[in-house]
Amino acid sequence: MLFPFSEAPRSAASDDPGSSYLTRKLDQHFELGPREQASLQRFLQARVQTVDTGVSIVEEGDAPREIHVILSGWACRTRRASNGRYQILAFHLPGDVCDFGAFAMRRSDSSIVAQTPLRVASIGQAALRDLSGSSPRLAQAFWRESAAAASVQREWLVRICQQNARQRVASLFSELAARLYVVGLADDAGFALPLTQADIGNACGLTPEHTNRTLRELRTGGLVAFERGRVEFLCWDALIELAGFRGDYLGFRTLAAEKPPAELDLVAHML
Amino acid sequence: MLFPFSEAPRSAASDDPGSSYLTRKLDQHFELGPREQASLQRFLQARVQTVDTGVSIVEEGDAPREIHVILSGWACRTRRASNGRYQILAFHLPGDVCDFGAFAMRRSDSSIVAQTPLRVASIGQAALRDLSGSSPRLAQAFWRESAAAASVQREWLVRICQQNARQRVASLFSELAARLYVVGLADDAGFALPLTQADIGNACGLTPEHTNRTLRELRTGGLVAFERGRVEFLCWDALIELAGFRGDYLGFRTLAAEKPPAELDLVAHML
DNA sequence: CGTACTGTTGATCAAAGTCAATTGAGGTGG
DNA sequence: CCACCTCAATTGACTTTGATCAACAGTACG
Repeated sequence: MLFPFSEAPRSAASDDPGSSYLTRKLDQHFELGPREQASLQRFLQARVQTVDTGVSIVEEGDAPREIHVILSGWACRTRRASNGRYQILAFHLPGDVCDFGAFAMRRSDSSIVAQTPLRVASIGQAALRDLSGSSPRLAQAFWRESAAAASVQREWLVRICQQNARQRVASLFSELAARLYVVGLADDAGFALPLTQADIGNACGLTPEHTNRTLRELRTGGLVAFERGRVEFLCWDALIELAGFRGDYLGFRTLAAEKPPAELDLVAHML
Repeated sequence: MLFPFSEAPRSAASDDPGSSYLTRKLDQHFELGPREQASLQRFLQARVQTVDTGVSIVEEGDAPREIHVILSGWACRTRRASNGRYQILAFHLPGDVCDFGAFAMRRSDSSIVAQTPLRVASIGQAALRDLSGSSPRLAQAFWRESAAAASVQREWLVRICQQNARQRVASLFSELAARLYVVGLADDAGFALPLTQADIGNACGLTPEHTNRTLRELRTGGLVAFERGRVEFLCWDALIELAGFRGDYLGFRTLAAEKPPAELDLVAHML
């Protein structure tokens, strides 16, 4: 079956060794049975590799050979612009499925570069076909991830076209917080952000210098602090107020839930 | 079969009454046999509707009910930003498949609004499943369209982050020219562009006033003229030079062809 | 004919970019 | 352990692009 999307109740998060981040995200939407969990395990563990910081797992222009799931670490998607500079197009966080539709294109339109030491699972075309054949649920889940990523991509355009520097950084931080929160890598205090100020600026369409000043404004303004590779929330309410952040475009269930779980303090503010 | 992508030789363009634009695009990549052509016909003709200018075929926040193929006319995808303004995220041209992955999401993250009188084919979830079941080739083709749209979406970000006003407009015009050219709606002289200056500006992250001045610069500079709803190329070479335009991100075969057909003068310059 | 867009122009302003230096922190080799 | 190197962060001075504000003109249409 190809297009059988429907809702399913939410299961408690499991903690599989190799795919816990992904499982946590998928639990947002899909009750994965033990067979599917095992199936997912198997497919992810088949081809796991470690990648050093700065190394590409996909190179712009290459023919797509496989898709990837980030098991741990950060990666970012970049494209070389006509002026020779690189543009950061997206961040791929633990649990993210990168490039689900890659096999549909002759060539990759962008690179994926490890931003930290990375553990990635690679899934070839044949394996992906097997996976979707053996578990339509997983295919659905992957597809949903892909659709959510497209929605995030669009939000990045809105961010750059409609917001000023402070708002851009604030909304990027909010987005990352929400996405990391879902996989347990952010809490109400903050999260680790393995990027330079220049990277943050690039993703927001700002120069490094201006990013620096913007970050200072946010810090002295008592909103967020980015220091030593960590984002610390100083006043979450003020942050999402400035960012105009609503998490709905991320497609998470909890962010649009009827009855948000009590412990999700951070998330509750995103509604 | 879900993921069986492969290359196929190119067929001559056919001129089916209802789906000629789409067929023309798909011919870029897939040799569609008569059975598939007929199948496509059938699915597209099942639910065709006419939509007036300004009317939405998809509303942000709605649950996705169907995906759409633009049979004729222009539409644009918009999202409401936190500041209350609308942002144009994409243009949907004749032959475009809108929102292939829509069923994967609970809610639409953006609206699709008719920019001209529109003829659209609607395909529900069940019909889409049938279509992909009866013709994997068509599913592949739709998927490729979807992946190409994602690539275009990324290019819009690069455009805004890396280019100045003149370059943005120039590269948008180049992109639209290439996409319209493939479906026969642009030639070496120009193409119809049913947008206001404000729309063009919005898509490029510019104010209407500045867009006006930018268009004048492009016109007096002898690059392109946008007048009375038409874009006229004054100097194509200078235009794509300024835009830094390379059509490869569009994923068209002819734009990356080894031996570009002789008659594709305009396209040849895009390499 | 008004009414309402759309396009056009001018004057002014501010946000962000650019250029140039300096500081700081982490890592390496002597 | 320290000198040294490199890269990231920081700060300042200055410039520029594009936004903003304010009219006004052309055009379309009921």
